[in-house]
Amino acid sequence: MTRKPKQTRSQNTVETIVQGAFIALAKHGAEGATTRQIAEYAGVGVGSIYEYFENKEAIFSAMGERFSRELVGVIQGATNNVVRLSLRDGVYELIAQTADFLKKDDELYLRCARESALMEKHVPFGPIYRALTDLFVQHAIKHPEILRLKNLQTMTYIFINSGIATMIRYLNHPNPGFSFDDLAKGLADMAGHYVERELQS
Amino acid sequence: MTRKPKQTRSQNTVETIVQGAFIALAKHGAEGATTRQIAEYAGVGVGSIYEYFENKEAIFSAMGERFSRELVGVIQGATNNVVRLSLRDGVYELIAQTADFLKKDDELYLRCARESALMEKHVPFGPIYRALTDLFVQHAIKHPEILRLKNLQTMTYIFINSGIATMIRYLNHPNPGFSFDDLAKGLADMAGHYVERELQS
DNA sequence: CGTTTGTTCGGATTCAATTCGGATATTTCC
DNA sequence: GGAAATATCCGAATTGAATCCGAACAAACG
Repeated sequence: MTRKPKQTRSQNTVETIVQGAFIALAKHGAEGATTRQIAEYAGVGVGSIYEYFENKEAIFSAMGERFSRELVGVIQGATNNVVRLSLRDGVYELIAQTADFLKKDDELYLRCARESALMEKHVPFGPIYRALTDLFVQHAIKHPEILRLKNLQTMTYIFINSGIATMIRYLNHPNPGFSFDDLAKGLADMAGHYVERELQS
Repeated sequence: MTRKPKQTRSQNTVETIVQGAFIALAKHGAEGATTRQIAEYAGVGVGSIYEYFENKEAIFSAMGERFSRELVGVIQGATNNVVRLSLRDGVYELIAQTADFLKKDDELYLRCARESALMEKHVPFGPIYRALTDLFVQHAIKHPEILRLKNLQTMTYIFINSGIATMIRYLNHPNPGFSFDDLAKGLADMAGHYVERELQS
């Protein structure tokens, strides 16, 4: 049965296990991320894992939650800057910040994102989506003309999902035909142009 | 060791196993798609699977390849129509065709896509991407003004990847806030508006 | 027919996930 | 302090699904 960590010692163990799982996944892919591997990288006995995690899936969920939480932090941290910019420049800035986040810790997160199936399944998208929606609202307050857009919800969904997915895909399999910066500008233009064109009519 | 099927009997078995895997996945999700389940749905002994597939992953790869091959067929089949339409309407048409394809056979493919991210890992995207790029080129020949776009390569990359990723994501986690058709229209508008706005300047 | 080669099968084997029971550390409370 | 209670840690044993294997069955061929 999983117990709630009461002592700081065990709280530390929990974090250690999650970190070990990130490392195992980044280093050896989904196959290498066996419970024994995770335990080894965490410097912990196999059994200890099951003191705090219902099963292996639960570890991946914890990883996904940590990732989501940190990314939300990045988004919120970028808000004050982004809000002042045009939609286009705001999107560009946001992408740049996110790319930095994915590359930190020797690209730990980026490597894990390569196992897209796992991440897709366990990263809670809700909070990220909400943070971006908030950012969008904050931005709209400073740029009220955007509120005239129809299908705001659908288009927000499309922009957010397109942006994240395209970024991850490019970072995993860089296309030699153009740079990451080109991609970021392209995504920014796509959002910017869409809004400009829609507001014309 | 996997053998090459020599007799029609065994060639049939291979197809039967793949079909059984699709059914098992659609009916019981990733957990239910155990080798014994697959064998049962295929009406075949467990051991037979390993005559033709290196391992379970290989079955999923075969499924992904079949899916990819058929989708490429759909795209190529739609080319003559799509090429005559505006970019916006062409994108919409293409997405509609794809949605129909996913829903055929009592939504077999759609259920598989919904049930797990397993497919995503095994579907070879290269051929699909190439087919779509070809379609784009054919379209541009009929609508040469599109060739005035800068960053054509980057934007093609973004459109295709965004479209595929957003569709997959929606199908995996349908968003109750809007319908699939809304999404299709949104994606079509995004491409259409971008091009219109860019060609203005 | 008998031999040879292709095919099918399901019990035996393997290996990773999970459990368990006891060992070790920490806190509580006298 | 120190003994009892509680929390934590561990790794050998268990379990179950994936994979292997060798016997049985079918087709092809002389």
